[in-house]
Amino acid sequence: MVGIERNNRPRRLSRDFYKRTSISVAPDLLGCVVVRIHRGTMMAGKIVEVEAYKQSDPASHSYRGKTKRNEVMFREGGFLYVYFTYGMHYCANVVTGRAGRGEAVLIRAVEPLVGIERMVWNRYRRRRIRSPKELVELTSGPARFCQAFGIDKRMNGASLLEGQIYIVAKDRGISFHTGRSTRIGISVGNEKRWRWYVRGNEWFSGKR
DNA sequence: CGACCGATTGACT
DNA sequence: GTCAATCGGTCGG
Repeated sequence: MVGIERNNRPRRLSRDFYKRTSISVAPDLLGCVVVRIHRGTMMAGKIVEVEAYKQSDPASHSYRGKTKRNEVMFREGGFLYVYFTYGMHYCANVVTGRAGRGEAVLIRAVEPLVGIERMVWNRYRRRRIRSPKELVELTSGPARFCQAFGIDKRMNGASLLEGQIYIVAKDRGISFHTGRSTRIGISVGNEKRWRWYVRGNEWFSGKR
């Protein structure tokens, strides 16, 4: 139903797709499907909320140049940049642009599609959710998405063109309305409207 | 070295 | 709405 099972060969997004600027790639990622193979189980989710970051942007980890932590962000597009924050959370970015640019797109929320039982276990260590709220909170938020999809620091630097995490193009013919706003949770660069989301989607809950 | 803080979340008033 | 949790990265001395 998602278009990933139907094709024998899933269409991973290409290097050329990722090598564009973060501000071009970010809105194009809406509606695309993140696929993760986690300990033999496939999970998939539709991307419904993203934010763009770039080196000239004071809110970006790449702002002060390349370091051990953000090295992946300076690679050519098509890698996963995972960082640890607030002493307990991971967040995942899609690296974009040409090598040395320091650009990336933060995945802020996905709509769960495949492997929901595994996501529930990863997030809550339970077999079942206890409320509709828990289903929405499963993957709505950058750290929630990472926890549900089993993404931690070991996934930092993973290639999206091969291996156990990748992104599949959206089905042609599917349409949806998108919105745009300022980014969430930053104290500088607040004026930039580099956040995009799928309007009306449950897993993008308005503010978040 | 010590101090501060964060691209967040969940619990609680 | 407020606020603590929790720790690696970063920066100043």
